[in-house]
Amino acid sequence: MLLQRQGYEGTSIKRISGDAGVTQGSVYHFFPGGKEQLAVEALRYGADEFTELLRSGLDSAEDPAEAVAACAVLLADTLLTSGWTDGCPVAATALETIGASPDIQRAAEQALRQWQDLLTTKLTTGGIPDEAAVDLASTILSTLEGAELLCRVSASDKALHTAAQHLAQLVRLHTARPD
Amino acid sequence: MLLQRQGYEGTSIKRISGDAGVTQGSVYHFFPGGKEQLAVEALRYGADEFTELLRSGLDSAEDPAEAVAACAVLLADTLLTSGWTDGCPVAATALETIGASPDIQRAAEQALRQWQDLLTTKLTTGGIPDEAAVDLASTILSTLEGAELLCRVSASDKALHTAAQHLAQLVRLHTARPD
DNA sequence: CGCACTCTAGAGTGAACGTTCAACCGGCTC
DNA sequence: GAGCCGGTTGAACGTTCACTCTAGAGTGCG
Repeated sequence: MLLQRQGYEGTSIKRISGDAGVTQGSVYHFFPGGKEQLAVEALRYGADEFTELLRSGLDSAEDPAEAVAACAVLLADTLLTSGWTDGCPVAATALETIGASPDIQRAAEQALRQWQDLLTTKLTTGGIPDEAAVDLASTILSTLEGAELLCRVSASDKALHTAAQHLAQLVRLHTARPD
Repeated sequence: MLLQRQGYEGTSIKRISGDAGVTQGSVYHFFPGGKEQLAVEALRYGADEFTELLRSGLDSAEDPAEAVAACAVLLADTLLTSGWTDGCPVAATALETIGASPDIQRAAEQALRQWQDLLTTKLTTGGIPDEAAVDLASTILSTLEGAELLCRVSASDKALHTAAQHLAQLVRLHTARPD
């Protein structure tokens, strides 16, 4: 998926079609809404893919703290092995289309909520009260997204591994004594 | 600064020059390196500006935990009052030029390190051991960047306020009993 | 075979892109 | 006044953009 690597504006239809092995005409046949519709559907697809990555991370441990840390490590590995290209499929496209394309922004918002909900349920089943779990899931997602940015910019997986430890500490803090 | 709002690819030289009240020719007189050089210098300028924002947040409290939370709240306020446009001046441009422009990536990396160093010194003067402070600063920066993304996409300052509380908890955890 | 339909092909559209350039301006020194 | 020079101007260049359009290949049905 080119959009997560180069963003929306930096990715041309010609390049997408060439990469997919089809002509531009075919692209417009399947996406009559043009580039914007293509981006929305690509975002949705990428969101589901990233959901699976998160799910496999969360399922790797019973303890929520360990599970969250596993997610961060899994993301770090995915980034590293892909040469710092395959990360969050939403961030780049979302950041540059905010305020310009409501459809894309809405798709990005749904993707983020989807991931937050996934984290929230893991936390609640781990014994964290509902409200605290929702907030915690928000911060976990924030940290993962931000740490990915740091990793990609510096071409190092350090930020994500550090984040993994700190997130585990934070979650453990809320499982021990919820406030 | 348009680059932080629309990213690198989405911002044209014509728009930049028009916004600055000069012609395109003048832009190329001052930035003979073209758009790439302009982006690099804009990133540097924006980085210093964001450093000042962080500094004012950090200076607002003696306690590192409170200071970090203040940064998040300050960022939230800045975003809100600017209509979700004026946030991190690096994220959008960095994300889409990774792997495409080494100069821009290097400038982005320096900006992030600049901010991390600022956070680190605040933490160490607050009594946190050097190594732990560096790691903690990394995660704090990650969380701030990610929470900003969430806020901008959802047009709500919730994620940053939530992050403020959690970051304060995390910092307090390390001031109380460093491991 | 003809017909209807889905999908592909790729040239063509006007607009916008980053960039270049010859001409020009106002203020400076001789 | 003559010559120069940092800075400005706006048109022009070639390229690429998102998108459209017409022609036709492939398939299933009668």
